[in-house]
Amino acid sequence: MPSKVSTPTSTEPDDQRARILASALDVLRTQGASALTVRAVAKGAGCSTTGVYTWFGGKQGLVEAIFVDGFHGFDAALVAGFASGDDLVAASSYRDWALANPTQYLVMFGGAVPGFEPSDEAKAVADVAFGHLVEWVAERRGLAGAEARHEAMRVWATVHGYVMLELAQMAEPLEGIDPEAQFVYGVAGLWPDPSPMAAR
Amino acid sequence: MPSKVSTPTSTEPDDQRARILASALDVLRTQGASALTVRAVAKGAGCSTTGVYTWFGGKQGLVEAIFVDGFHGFDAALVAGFASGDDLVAASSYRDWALANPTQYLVMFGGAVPGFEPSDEAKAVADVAFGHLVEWVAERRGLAGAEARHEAMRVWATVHGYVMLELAQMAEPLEGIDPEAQFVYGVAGLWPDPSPMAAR
DNA sequence: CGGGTGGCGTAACTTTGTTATGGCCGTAAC
DNA sequence: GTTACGGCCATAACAAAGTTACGCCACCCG
Repeated sequence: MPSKVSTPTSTEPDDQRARILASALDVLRTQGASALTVRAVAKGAGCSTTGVYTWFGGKQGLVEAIFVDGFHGFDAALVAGFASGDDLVAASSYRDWALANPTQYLVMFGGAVPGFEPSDEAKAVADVAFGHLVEWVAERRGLAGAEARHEAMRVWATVHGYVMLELAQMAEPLEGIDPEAQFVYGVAGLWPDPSPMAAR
Repeated sequence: MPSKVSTPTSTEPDDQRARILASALDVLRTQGASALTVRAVAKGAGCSTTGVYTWFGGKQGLVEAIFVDGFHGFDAALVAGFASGDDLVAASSYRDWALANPTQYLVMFGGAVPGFEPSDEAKAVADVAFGHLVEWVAERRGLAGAEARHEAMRVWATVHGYVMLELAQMAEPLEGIDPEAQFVYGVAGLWPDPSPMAAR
């Protein structure tokens, strides 16, 4: 009904789907999870609510797309951080991504959308990111097998814990100590050795 | 706007209020955050929806009461764990409480109710629990001041990270390694010394 | 005994997820 | 070239859920 009456012929078949997803991410970023309504997303994408059902099957499917999209970007940020060869830079890449996409991070990890449960397919995307972390920890510390996974889980849980507390605004009781300093302290404790690069 | 969490005059002022809160916790426990509706809570408490508005000012106030109630129970569990004098027991008290009250834990820490933001008063209740953790870490490790808070934050972030990942069902990619074993491994890493009780 | 106040049930309004209906347009079949 | 089909989408309605207006009723005060 608006101006876009022209070119219903889609030279780009994913045009509408991509617009809806972009609109959803925009709503999430600018107005928070509570404003993520099908109507608001559709309005931002220039279509009616039906479009969300055509391309995503409903709000659940839309949230799942947000989840998957988030893990792709998140994983890319992690891999880029790993490439730096510096433990603190890698951990900070994690934190920086989460702080730059806080609501999306909460959708991915915190259950910010009450009814949402990721499908096995979506969880597989998340596992890719964790797999990269395991690989990195294994190479970095010369570990393998169960020990590498244990250690990767420890790194993940610690970094995730700091980030979640910061996003929940629970990192503030420590007056005078900003969250970044807290984070750096905690990450440093993950690798007690001053220079843990002897591996490999 | 009148947002007055009222305490009307009555012979049993907390009767109705307590029933509503108990109903809300029951709904949360048995049906999850997505089923936490004013109507369902009111029905469980044997009153109409208006009761929730009379005693809590709306759903936000009800969630805030859940938040505060949760931190009271959570803090009590922590203090009991600290009293054991064993690091792992203390950490397990944390995890056990969270696993026994998963949805409430997510309301408290994960933003399971989209629009909810705890008031400063509610955050103060949360700070009490963190204060107890700081005291415990300070005494246990012989630390003080900023270092004690840094260390307490590290403990909290690590334990919280493991618990959140387990609640989000993200602790499963490590096939054959159950979440409890992962948790024990991570907590052991918090205290590198075999017996860190020389403090005091 | 009468008036007032406070708690609360009824019912409505509003928002939001979802779906039924129908129309438009491109493609394929003949 | 015409026709049927099917995918995409807007309109509009339905259902669930947060919120509020209204008014009743019980209890207290004078």
